[in-house]
Amino acid sequence: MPNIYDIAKKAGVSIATVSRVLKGGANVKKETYDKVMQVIEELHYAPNNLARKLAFKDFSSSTFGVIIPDIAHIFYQEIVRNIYNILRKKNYNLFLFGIYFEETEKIIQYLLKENLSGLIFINIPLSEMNCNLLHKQNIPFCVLERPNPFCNSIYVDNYQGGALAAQYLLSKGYKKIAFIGETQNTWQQQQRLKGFKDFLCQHNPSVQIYEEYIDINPSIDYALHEETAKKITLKLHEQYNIDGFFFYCDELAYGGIKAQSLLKKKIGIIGYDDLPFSSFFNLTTIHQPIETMGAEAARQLLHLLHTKKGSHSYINIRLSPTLIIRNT
Amino acid sequence: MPNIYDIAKKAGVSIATVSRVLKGGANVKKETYDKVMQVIEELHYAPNNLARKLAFKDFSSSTFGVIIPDIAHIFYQEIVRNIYNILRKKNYNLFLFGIYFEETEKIIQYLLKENLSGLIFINIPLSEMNCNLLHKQNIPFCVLERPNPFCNSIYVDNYQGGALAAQYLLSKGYKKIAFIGETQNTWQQQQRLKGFKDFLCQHNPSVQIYEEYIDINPSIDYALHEETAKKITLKLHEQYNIDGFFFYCDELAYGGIKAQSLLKKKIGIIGYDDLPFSSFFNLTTIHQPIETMGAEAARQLLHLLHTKKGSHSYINIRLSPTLIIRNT
DNA sequence: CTGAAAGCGCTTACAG
DNA sequence: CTGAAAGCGCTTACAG
Repeated sequence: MPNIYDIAKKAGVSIATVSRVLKGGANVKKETYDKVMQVIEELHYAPNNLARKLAFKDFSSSTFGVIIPDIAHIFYQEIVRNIYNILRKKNYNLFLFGIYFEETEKIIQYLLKENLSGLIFINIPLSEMNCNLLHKQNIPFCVLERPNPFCNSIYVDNYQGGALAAQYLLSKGYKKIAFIGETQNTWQQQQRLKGFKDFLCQHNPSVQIYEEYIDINPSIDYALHEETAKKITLKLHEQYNIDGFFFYCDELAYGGIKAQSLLKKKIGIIGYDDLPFSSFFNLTTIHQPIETMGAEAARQLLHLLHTKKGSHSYINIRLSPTLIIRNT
Repeated sequence: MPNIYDIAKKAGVSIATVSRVLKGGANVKKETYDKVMQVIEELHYAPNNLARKLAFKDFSSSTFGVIIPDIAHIFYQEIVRNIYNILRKKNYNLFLFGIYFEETEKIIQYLLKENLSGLIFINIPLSEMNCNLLHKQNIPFCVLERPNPFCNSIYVDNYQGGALAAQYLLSKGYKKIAFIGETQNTWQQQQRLKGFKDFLCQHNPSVQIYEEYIDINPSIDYALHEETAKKITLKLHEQYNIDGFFFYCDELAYGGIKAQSLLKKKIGIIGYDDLPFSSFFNLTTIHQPIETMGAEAARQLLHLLHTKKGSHSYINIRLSPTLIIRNT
């Protein structure tokens, strides 16, 4: 790769002149300009942005890193979409990173070298050590979708969401209730289930709660998981006469809807997340205010970016989910 | 923001020593190390990555920009996902950019300053001028989802896809056929419709083709568009006895499926794109090989990145869509 | 174990 | 209109 000296030499001018040409050619004689331009084209020269920024004293990248566990997950995509819309409005960019099975600390070390303006971790448990790593670098960051005592975080109360689901099923008069979740028992799921059970037991101590778990393989087609959810729904309904179903997430609930279409009796189905397609399915579900979450995250980071104060008290914002009643 | 000189001065050492401490502290006396570290913490110092990279002579960003028209579009999200999976395997990162209504040339100018390793444009028409802008900067790039004579491109043949849809509907014996598209008549849609009509006319000259167009507002819930598609399907079926429907994309076809559920007679429904949910819906559709497209795009750019040769002949790769027969 | 100096590739007063 | 020089913030031989 040629640099500005190569161009200057070949064009028989100083690097200052090359720089001027690069800037558009103000205060450069036409002939000189043309000559330099010609050499630039010949050598396929493109100025080095790193050096340029350094000289400009413009160190900002204007891009935020958004780190998600899994890039294929629809709900994460929805959150990212919300964040992106806000970032763009403020003229910031998006660097998207999916962690998968990589070690969080390694990823952080890696991201720290990417010269990003800030980091938004979605549903990623950051240890105190990892947070300190970030605090030390003085980079604005926050965690979404789960509370974290060692940094700013914004999350939607899963316990409350579970309770909301229970309340709905009870209000509709369903007697035999099931929870259908995933075998990888995430923190979110535990919270939702706990809120669900607590509410049920409190308001109807005699209620029986069935639990079933589906093994989710992210590399596999949705259809398969939904098919499994459908079968489990049918089985539970036929074997135990269960009529109220709370699904850990909307994708699974779609399976419930399919089961319903095969049944004569109306069963209660409630999902979680309110995915874009759920309104089309007329699925009753728990909505997470991800627009608010995205907006608040962006607002926080932008604020931190401009104040650059290292604070030792962190804000944990708890948001409330809402019940969206539709046709199930 | 303090720099390395501030630290050196306050710690009473040279910047070389500070640099060594930053690197981990090899060949530094323990006391010196501790002293420097203390100052670093006190001043919340974080080294400047731009300068560091410059000094390292490490100019690569290892991140590719992926530019899409609209970040909310599910099909684009699917393509991005495929590209991402490949990039990560090769240890490259993703910078995601949604153009929306901004001017392409402006965006290119802007992206050029972001020090990216390469650019992948998805379904974005790049003028010769825009391509030259990129070629001049010697940055590897390609266009996906539409052919482009001025740069490398990879696309799936929409004309062929339309023909495939026609063939399917005809093979199933449907007589009265409709195409349901979007009012913004994109290049893709024109191609699909043309392939569709040409095949129909050729193989069954007497066939009548109805066309209906739905006004899509991207800021609005899917459900609304699907609802509209449902109503149109019902209307066409009832008024004109239409029994074979080709939808411009799967989202619209979902509306057709809903219509089917209200009808006694079986109608033919075929979509386009094979979205993740389509297998769950049992939707017959046209699949675009986006895995291949993503892989090929990544392969091309990585190759260009390593050879860095300015070539003047470009490759346009045409991929074939495939018919996925399910239950509609 | 430590520091002075050169260098990474660029920009921008300053002087002419 | 043009060039020599200083500077952006860092790293790394080199010498001691």
